[in-house]
Amino acid sequence: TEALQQQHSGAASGVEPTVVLEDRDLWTRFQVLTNEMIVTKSGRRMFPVVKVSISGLDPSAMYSILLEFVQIDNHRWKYVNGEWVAGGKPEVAPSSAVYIHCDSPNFGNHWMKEPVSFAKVKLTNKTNGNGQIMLNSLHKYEPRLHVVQVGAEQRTISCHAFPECQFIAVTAYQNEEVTALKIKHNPFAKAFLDSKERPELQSQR
Amino acid sequence: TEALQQQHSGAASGVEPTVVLEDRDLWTRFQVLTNEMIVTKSGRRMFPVVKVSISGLDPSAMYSILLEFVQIDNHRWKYVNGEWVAGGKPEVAPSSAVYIHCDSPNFGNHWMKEPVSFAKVKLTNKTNGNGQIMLNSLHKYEPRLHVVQVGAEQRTISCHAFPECQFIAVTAYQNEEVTALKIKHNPFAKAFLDSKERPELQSQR
DNA sequence: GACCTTCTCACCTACGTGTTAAGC
DNA sequence: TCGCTTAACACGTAGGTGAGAAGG
Repeated sequence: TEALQQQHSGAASGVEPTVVLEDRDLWTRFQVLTNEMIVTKSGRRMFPVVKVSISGLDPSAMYSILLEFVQIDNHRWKYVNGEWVAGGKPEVAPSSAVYIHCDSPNFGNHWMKEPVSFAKVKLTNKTNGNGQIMLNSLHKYEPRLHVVQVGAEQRTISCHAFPECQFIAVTAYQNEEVTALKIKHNPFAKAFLDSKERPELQSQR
Repeated sequence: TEALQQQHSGAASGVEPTVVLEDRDLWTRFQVLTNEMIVTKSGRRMFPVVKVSISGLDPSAMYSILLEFVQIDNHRWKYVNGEWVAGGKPEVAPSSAVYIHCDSPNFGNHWMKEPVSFAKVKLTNKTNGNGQIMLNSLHKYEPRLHVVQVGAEQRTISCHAFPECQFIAVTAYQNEEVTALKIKHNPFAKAFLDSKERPELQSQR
């Protein structure tokens, strides 16, 4: 983590690539509620998914794309009376919370031709060391994207933070508004959408 | 196709990587029956899957791995009286029948650390231009693996043919022994295994 | 007791099979 | 008619959801 930052600040030449977050409206709707992401032993996907369109790379140069989860705020968080409040001392951040996109390494051309999706990232609270990202439950995180040029002797790095994508890691949802918004938009949760939205089922209760 | 061969014969230096086919016994059982592979408009996976373990690469050099489908035998084939017989003139082979493994490009280290599977190759008889391999139905094919070094200025290529994996492309299975062997070993066809193997269901007919 | 975590579950999405009947 | 292709189908694999009960 620190090494990434140092290399970034030390990068001398080259134009920074442009990174644009997809589904920004949806992310913002979660952000205003204070977003939560489930962590499980076996790993849980994120919803929404971090997805970015990238431009400004050298089409024929080789890059790897990384997604880092930075533990921000020096607090442990607590959900009391419908609000998230900062608690006591934070737990120490796991050494590495960096996901390497499975298309890495690849040509700039590949990364730019269509948006890069991090749908397969899995968040966990246990060390199962299998490409999964270990986070501390009840701590707040911010995803950051790193573009690393590889192959050539020089490694230029660019970094892009997504404050809209901040979230608190949880083992169970706390804010039911967050749960409802997840159910509404995540196709894999459609089972719960049906029973809550169909009028004929509503009236039977 | 021709370019690949010419570059191969023109390669001057470097040790050839070692390529070993996995599940060779299973492939051979299909080969003795004359193997068939379904082609569909939307693309059909192969079964068995071409899967190879590779060694002898430079761990830090960058390679792409390609699977080519070469139309062999200058015939159109026909299944009559339980036998495949060579027919008349073949149709012209589609220009390119080369599948680039989705992990490409990657380091020699990556390709060697575990067997490389081509489970996601899809065979089709229509041009839908989406990474799918277009083949002529009722023609015979042989898969060939190409290892291409990229990044460096020189591109060394090695080629490895798999005669055990030869097959005839079909739109529907002709030899019912081939069908039975596919059902027996492909987990996705388990629905048909059940009804044919359970004795209590057999006796009811 | 209050808080947090873990596990099992029903219910989805997504898609890979050969079968079968219809089409050409 | 015959040979080959197509599309709909039932039935699997594989795995992503939050709910809810149980555990610590």
